Amino acid sequence: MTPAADDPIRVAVSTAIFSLRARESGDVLMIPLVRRIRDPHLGQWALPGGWLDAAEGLEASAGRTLAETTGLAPSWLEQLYAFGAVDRTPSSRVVSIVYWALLRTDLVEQQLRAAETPRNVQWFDVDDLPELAFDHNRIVDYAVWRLRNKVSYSRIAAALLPDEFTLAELRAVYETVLGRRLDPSNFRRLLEGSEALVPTDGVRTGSHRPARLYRYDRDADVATHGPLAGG
Amino acid sequence: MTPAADDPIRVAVSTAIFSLRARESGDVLMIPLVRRIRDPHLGQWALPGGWLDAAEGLEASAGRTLAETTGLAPSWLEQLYAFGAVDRTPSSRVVSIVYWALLRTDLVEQQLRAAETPRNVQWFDVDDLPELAFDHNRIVDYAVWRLRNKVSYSRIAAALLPDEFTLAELRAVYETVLGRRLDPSNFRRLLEGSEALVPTDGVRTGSHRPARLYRYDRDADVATHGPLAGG
DNA sequence: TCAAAAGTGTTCAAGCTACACCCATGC
DNA sequence: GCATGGGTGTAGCTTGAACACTTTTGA
Repeated sequence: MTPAADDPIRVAVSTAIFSLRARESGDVLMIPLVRRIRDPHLGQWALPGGWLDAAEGLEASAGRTLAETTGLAPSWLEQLYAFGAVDRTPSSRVVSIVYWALLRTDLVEQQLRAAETPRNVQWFDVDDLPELAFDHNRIVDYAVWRLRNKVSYSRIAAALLPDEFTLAELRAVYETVLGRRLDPSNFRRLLEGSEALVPTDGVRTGSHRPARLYRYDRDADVATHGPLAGG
Repeated sequence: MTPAADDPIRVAVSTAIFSLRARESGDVLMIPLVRRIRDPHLGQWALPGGWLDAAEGLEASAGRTLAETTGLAPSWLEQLYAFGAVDRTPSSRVVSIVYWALLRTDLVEQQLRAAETPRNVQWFDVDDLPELAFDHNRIVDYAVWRLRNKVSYSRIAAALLPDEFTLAELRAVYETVLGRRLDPSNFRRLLEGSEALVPTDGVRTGSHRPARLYRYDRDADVATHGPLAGG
């Protein structure tokens, strides 16, 4: 963190990665944070991230640093914002390119087991965060806002589920992310009119009437980014 | 542009600044570009910008580099995206934090005169751009997309006009930016229901019936950025 | 057969679009 | 007065919220 005189600005890449995790109160929108093991803000929780490598792209860097610090691999990754206020880090100028990401619920536990999660990673309810290092509270707030926003006008929510899902499962994701109940019938009609949502042959059999499984047509674009594709 | 070995990543800040300028065919959405005076891409047109200074914020840097290269001061400024692909610049790693901006139509000529515009600045129709340096064509495309997008859901368009304007003037801005005609009556009703738009005492007297002047309440937020205020 | 979730139909209100029409001013 | 842009009224369509209702399964 001590800058060389001829290297005054450093570029970091961090990622706010969301997933849904089961709690007593039902599914909760959560985010993994990493405990800082050096100054500044030693011991505080911070977004996973690291320094940008000169030979890697921004998105690749987000994926790498996320994997190195948490062992997680996102099912959706998108740039959030570049934070570069002069005073956001003490005694060193850091510009942080921040990404936000989604991780399929069915892969969370699996990846956590596989990577035997570092002891200094912990998941937090996004609505109940501690005081984070640097300006990371503000960053997470913004990421949550963007997620909630995008869920309401795109089909990004499906990135939190496996390829095939029932409408009730998808609706549960919407409800958890948006924090409000949705009418099942209206939800169904809204999505069924979306072309890209295609019914499969399978059904999810459970405690009651089986529910049809759906998947999204991969070709139709998930959530347009305008004329942008990669970073 | 030749990097020192111990300074592998450099941070640049560029700005795509839009204004409306009168042409034979009516007002046109235009953008100023700067002719490069050094390699790489010597002689090609590029977005105004420069290197981030270690002691200035990102937004401040956008304003400064814009002023230094073009003599213009934006009436609206907002971050667009961070571009950082490894191959976007030859033999040097540059991460560009790109801003997009609006300049009030009544200030364009005024600022151009005051600053006696550098000879290597030229305005281009955004729908008729030459081949630009680096990945700047892609960047401008994205900026135009964001502008058009934001115009349709926010009141950002007013940033292209003076504080007071008639509804017809504002509608003309919308029509130029969006590239399609809007119904005057519906446009009026849509905006009059917006609370933040307040009629003034003045009228614009011209060739026919005088039109009421309006202004936007500065307190009501122009175009919400979520929980974000500055960079 | 009953509870519960899947899935369908219907109504109502709000918002948007299209367009007919009146108003005020300069010439 | 009359052409022109300023400004109002209104009917029809679309969208979406609310909610009653039918269907299909497990127990």
